[in-house]
Amino acid sequence: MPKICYFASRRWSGWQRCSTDSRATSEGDVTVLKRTKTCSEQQWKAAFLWPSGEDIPDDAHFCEQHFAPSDLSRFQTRTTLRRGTVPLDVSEQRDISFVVYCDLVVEAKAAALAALFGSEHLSDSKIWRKMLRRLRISNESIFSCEMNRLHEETFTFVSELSDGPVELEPAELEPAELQASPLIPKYTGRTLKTGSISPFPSELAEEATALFCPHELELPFVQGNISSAEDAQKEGGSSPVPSTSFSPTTQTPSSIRGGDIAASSEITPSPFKWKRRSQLSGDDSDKEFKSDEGSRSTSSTSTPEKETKSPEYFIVERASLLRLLDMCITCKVPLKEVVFRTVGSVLNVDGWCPKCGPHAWSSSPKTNKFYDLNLDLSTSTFLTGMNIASLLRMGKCMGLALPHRTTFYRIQESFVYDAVDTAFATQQEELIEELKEREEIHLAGDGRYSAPELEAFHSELNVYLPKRIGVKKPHFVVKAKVAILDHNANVGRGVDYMIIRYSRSTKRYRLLGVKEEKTDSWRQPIREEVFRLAETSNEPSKVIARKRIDRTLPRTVAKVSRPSKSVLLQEHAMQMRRKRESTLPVTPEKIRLATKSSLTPSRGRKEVSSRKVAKRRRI
DNA sequence: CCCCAATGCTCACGATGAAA
DNA sequence: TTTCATCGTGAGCATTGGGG
Repeated sequence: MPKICYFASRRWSGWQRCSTDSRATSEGDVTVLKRTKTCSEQQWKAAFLWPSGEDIPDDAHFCEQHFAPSDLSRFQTRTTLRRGTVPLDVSEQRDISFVVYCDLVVEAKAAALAALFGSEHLSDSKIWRKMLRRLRISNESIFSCEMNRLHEETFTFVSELSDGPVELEPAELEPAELQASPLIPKYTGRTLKTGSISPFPSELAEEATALFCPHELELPFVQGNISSAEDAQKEGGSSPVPSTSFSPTTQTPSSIRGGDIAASSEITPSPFKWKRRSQLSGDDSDKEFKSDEGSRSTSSTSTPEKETKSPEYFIVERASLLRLLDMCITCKVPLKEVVFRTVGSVLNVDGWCPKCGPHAWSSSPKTNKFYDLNLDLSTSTFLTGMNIASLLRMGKCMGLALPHRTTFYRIQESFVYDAVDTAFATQQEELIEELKEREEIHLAGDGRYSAPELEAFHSELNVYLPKRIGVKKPHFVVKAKVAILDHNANVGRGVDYMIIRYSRSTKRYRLLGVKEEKTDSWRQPIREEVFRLAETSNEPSKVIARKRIDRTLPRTVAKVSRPSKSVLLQEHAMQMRRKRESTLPVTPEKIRLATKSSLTPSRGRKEVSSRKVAKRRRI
């Protein structure tokens, strides 16, 4: 049973050092770092209302930055989510980060709840009482279970808070909360140590299980990969299969396309198996870097798979390609009636061979009605966090044929999201299994453990989920999952080589370690899964993924009914006509006055005008 | 020839930051 | 506060191609 250290504080730069100093109060198996501020209620509420499989509500307004109430009202009207508007609760163990709100283990939640209950400075908080009440109503079973583990004094305290005199206006509570009967659970806790934080019983902790991710319920059952993964687990025991057991680079979509899925799954029993870099390196981890500065180490970064990997696609100039396609591929006879057609990124050539007859050639084969090129492009852009609009701009600039952006989104929604979900679920299961075997777990429930790894994770999020981009809720979750997959697959990399850097703060030269190159292995199984899903798909992509979303603006935003476009066009035309007439000099008197004013302008007006021009030029 | 699905294309909407 | 540029997304229609 691992010892759990729970970091109950929000962002504070000293927490990393505080893990061992006097700020940490140890109570049995649980170590709690006292919070310094009382502004984490919203995050806690978010973390505990949603971990049990409930979907994130549309009006989610919990955020990292603790927005003011005026901001919250703005968030409630949003239909798309951005970074910071939903809690990405990250629990960390210095080298592991994963989403907590869907996969928090029970013992971790127990520790967090105990820490919450013991927050003395929240006793007078109105919001805290409201939160406790809502938490109790929404998660009665968890609430009662945790209550019974509390010290009697704390038990009474929490009971009064959540049940006692509710100092809330009825308008602040949901109807269900108003109807909830004031229930003070019977104290059945055993004798516990004094103090506000109570350790949870070890016999209960042994039954700790991971909560289900809400998205697992929606996951399509992947027969081939899941079953083969389970078989691999049975055969190999509890030890996870190293990622080197599958060969993502050798199994190309073409091999899957060959139809021998069963055979390919035998070769790669668990395509979603992953392993952190530090564990992959094994005994070689001691050889962190070469002593020669500037000389890049090839032992750690260059792998056999990298050497044998050859590109699958090439960019060919139009004229060079057309010269090749003028003749029949088999008999080398010039074709007749050659027609070149481009469909998105694919070039199709139809013609007539005097010897062979009808001739057809395509630059990309198909996987069950989908062009492989489109599938690969859509998958790769999503898994690398690439902006589709930027890619299309690049294609337009250099004349590169690319599929329409709608095609990108449709393929991503139809197949890539499901593949990412599967890979994410597999990785989370392995992570939790690994956590259970550890002696000590450090949890930072709301992602406030200010470790360098967390900063790295936020950096990953910025790649896959820029704050400027707003996406719908399910898309937000999938993008975050990609960031987590990437982070977990690359965290714990060793130092490849050292470079010399000058520090302005210390005014000294120092050595700076450059980490090993990031691995791409986690993307390949997802890519293969996309092709597999496309091959087994029987429904049109629109039916699979597209969900009708109510686009009517809420009354809080649009307080008037929407006029027709023709009405707005009439108003616009009338407004323009009025503007034109007002600026038109119609009488000679007006022309004379205008000429006079232009000849003798006031000094002030001239200066203002020139300043404006100068400002525009500067910009 | 008809049907179905993928794809292309257009329009519209929601949302943001930055600038006016 | 409004406007503009930009991005992501949804819906609808037209086109194209394959299969029955």
